Amino acid sequence: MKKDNFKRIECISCTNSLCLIKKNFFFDQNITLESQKQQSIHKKGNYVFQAGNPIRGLNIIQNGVIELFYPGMNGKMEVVRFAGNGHVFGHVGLENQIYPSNAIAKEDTLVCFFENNVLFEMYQSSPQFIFDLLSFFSKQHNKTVYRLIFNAKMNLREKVADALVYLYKNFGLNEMGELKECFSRDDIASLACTTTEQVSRQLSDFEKDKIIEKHSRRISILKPEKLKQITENFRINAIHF
Amino acid sequence: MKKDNFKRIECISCTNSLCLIKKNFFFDQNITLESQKQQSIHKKGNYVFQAGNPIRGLNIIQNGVIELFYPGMNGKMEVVRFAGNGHVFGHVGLENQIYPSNAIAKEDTLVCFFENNVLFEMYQSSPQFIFDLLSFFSKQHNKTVYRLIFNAKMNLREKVADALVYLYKNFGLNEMGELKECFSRDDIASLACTTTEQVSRQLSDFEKDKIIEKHSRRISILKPEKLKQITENFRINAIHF
DNA sequence: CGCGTCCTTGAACCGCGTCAAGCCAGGTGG
DNA sequence: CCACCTGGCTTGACGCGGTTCAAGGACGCG
Repeated sequence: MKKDNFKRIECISCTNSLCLIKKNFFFDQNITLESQKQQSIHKKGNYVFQAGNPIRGLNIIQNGVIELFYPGMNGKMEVVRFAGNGHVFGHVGLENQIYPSNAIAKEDTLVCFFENNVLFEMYQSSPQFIFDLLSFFSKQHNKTVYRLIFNAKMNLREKVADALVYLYKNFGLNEMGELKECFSRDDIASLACTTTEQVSRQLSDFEKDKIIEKHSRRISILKPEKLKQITENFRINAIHF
Repeated sequence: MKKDNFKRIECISCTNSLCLIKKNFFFDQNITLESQKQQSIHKKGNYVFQAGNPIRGLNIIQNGVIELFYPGMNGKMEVVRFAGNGHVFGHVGLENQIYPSNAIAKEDTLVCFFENNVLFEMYQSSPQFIFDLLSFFSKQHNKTVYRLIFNAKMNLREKVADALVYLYKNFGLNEMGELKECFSRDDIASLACTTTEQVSRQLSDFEKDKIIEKHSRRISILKPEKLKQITENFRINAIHF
């Protein structure tokens, strides 16, 4: 929960295209709302919130990566999803509910936050905003369901390919054509519902097939279309993802 | 899509406690809304809608069981969930979207239906209604995620036990202490992400352990607490379900 | 340079999916 | 009323894929 000094980013000058707040509220006319927005840096490895605590409000990622995972048994983590720029997280309803998952920063992440009482006013003033939230969560739902259902039916090669496509599609590549370095083999294993060892093996296979290249822990995606092709059977009827 | 003759049930005389419509709208003052409600019987085995078609509106089950499943490859069905009395289904957002899943009646089922344009008016007149929808879908989301994540980590015994608990909790037992007959071994297999054969084997095991009893295709749950105990490790941190 | 963390590779075991065959119950028709 | 038939359920045997265990390697950091 450590917070750092940082330069506050006002919504009006934020370039985040996915943000539902930015989309629904005009901040040049809305100084009050800006003043009610909380913003903080969550350092890599720190919790933003933990499962079981009451929901305080709505988080939006200004910049960074948040891992959402369900507390499993024997200390093992179960990644539900990774959230990137503009993504909403940590808000699942309006009753007095508690967080179903943990949220942890995978890298230093700037998070905007609105408390429940502020949110309530926002709902009143913009029904479209609620619609968008509803829509966001239902899409998220479908994505998660697809991922997990497919995982249950895919073999190792397909699962790992799928996890790589997920990371590549949602978080892109850096200027070297590599996945974000914050994703470890363990993260991929968790996404693919398998073990670190298998991921490691499969990545070596993919490297032999010239589909990817490994530079220590970083992974270059050489042929993204090949990866997609591997999981193609599972996408024929898949509408989302 | 066959429809039968049946006795229409007005909301005002409906005893369905879970229904979000009933909860948010007072039908004694709202004859218009009642007249805009469509109602139809969907015979066992018929589709209510199919994945890929545009979403026409919101369905609510008055009485019966609907299976929601995602179209998998090679004709295999992947059950997402079963929906029972008062449950909402078939509405995932407000943009022009298409159904992500198929919906099929597991038994003769009475379904209420509101078209999109009617819904829009309902949203306007009752923000609480949207809140409830949002809340419903986010709970559904959490349930599904838990089920699928746990499935990925559970062994056969645990998975089948979990599926039985799911059916028992959501649809109860008849006067003989049996699960609803409309659920086949295949359904259980699908819920548990395994095969019919394995389900069959495991049910025999449970019968040896006096946890259940099989009467041809019907299943008596003798010791529900034992079933829960089997999956206990996975519930320690599980908030929902 | 040494330590810790993450990654890699190999080998052995075993749980589960698959295939094949038989069973049982309910429905149909002679 | 019995014989047959069909679809769902059951059981056994087998083999593969993936998890697990163990050991060694690479990289980064103090």
